[in-house]
Amino acid sequence: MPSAPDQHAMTMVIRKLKSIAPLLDTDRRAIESLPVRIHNLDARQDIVRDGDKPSHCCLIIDGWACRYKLLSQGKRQILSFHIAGDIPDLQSLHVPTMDHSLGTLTKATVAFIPHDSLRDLTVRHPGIAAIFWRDTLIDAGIFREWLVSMGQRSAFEHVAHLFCELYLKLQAVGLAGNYRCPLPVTQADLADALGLTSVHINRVLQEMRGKTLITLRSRTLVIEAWDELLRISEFDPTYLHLERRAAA
Amino acid sequence: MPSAPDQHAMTMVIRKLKSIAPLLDTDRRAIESLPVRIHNLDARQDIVRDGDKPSHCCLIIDGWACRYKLLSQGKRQILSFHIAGDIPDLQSLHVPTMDHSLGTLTKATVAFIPHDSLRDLTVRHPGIAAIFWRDTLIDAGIFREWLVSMGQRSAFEHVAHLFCELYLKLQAVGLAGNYRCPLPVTQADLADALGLTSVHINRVLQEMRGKTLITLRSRTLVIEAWDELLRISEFDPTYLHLERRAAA
DNA sequence: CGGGTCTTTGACCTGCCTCAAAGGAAGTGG
DNA sequence: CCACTTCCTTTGAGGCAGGTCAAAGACCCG
Repeated sequence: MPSAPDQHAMTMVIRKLKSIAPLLDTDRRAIESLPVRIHNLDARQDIVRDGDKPSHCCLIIDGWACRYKLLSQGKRQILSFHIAGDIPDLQSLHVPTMDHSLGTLTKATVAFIPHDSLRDLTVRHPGIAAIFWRDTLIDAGIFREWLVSMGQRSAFEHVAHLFCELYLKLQAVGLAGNYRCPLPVTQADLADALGLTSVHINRVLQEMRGKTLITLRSRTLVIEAWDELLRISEFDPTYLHLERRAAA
Repeated sequence: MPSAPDQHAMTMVIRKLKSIAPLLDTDRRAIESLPVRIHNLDARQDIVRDGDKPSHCCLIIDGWACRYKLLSQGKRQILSFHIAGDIPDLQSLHVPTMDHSLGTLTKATVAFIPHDSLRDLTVRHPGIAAIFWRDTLIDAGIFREWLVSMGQRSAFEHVAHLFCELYLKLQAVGLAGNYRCPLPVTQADLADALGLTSVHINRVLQEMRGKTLITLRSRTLVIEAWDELLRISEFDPTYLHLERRAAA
């Protein structure tokens, strides 16, 4: 097992964990020495499926993934977006049966880490267990905020809110800055995440461009008016529980 | 501090925990000997508010509570319903700042447990830590399912889905059975939970009564056609991750 | 340069919302 | 135990945000 990619693999997860809580050096080293199996995946491939009982967790090293759930008649709800450093199926450690699927949105590099190693890690390093727990709790906080958006915000506000969230999450791990971030997902993906149709997403995006709030071209989002975007969507970053470092 | 009410207080949380995972006797006893401060609250009272940094967790002993978030113009999104045995702000152990509020829906009895005692408990009893973690993960699973309902289900299906969920959760702790359960919330509360208006909730309920699916009178829900309700809402109980015991 | 995917546009439709008011139920004080 | 009050449910009429269906561009990658 080569060590160069592993090193990079672990760089991102360390950054991610540091973005949500202080991390001891001993804990960092323990994480870096986890055994991982690295895979390269195409876009739109499943990683774990609804109903599976996985024996590994999946760490995203590069590319984007999402959790989603399928209903009859081809309806799909995207539940969360995931980027480098995320472990989207960490919950499978304590809830063995998947109640949703996890798949890539873009080409992606992922690392599989055996449950056994992770369990061992959390037993030996209670601090890591606490950070992992905290991560899943923040995850839940993001679901709650998505519920608020779904239930109470207009399509326009909802899109604006999502863009603020994604920008801050990417910024927190060094993947965004200067009001510019990657957004390598289709309008249909956005629609499935927001509970709208791609037609309507398209019209909302045009309206946002018309108001010089954002531009979205070649898989890159540029936020032209951050404060305005915050105001419109009543965005309050508290729920992301990021370590302070980044401006909001 | 009287021990009779404490006993009852702990009965429900033990039942709740047993409904989601096996519980060791030593762990049960450790939980039963937690120090608690018991309060009686009126309906529609806040327990913890958005932005607070609580030093206690709140265990519901009797009555109903909900998590919610307020937006400008009086909009309210209810994020979850909570019943006896639940500890809705368990996450405050690892995420100190509340990113939502917690309040009663009915008159309620609650027990406050100091964070210190709970942290001590989880350190001494890793099994309890694991169950607590699992509980918060199941919570997140419920948020995900609510997202699916919000994004993809019609108002009718959404209401049906919620009723299935509430019935099973109540049944799991012995508060429901025979397709009959308490539902002491107003139509306005339901509306705020489902992202609809109370007017529309009212019309959906009438339609459900018309189809002899349910009756809802004097704060009691009777499910007249369970299988039909499951089918309509594409309800799959997996996401509740209940210990098998109850029929579905 | 060719084929598939993604975005954009138009016309029409509908599920749910808004506003407003009346009817019922349930708790409270006398 | 009644009368009052307050909250909750129900009903009606009209409106709009976002959906549906279908087709035409634009882009991207091999």
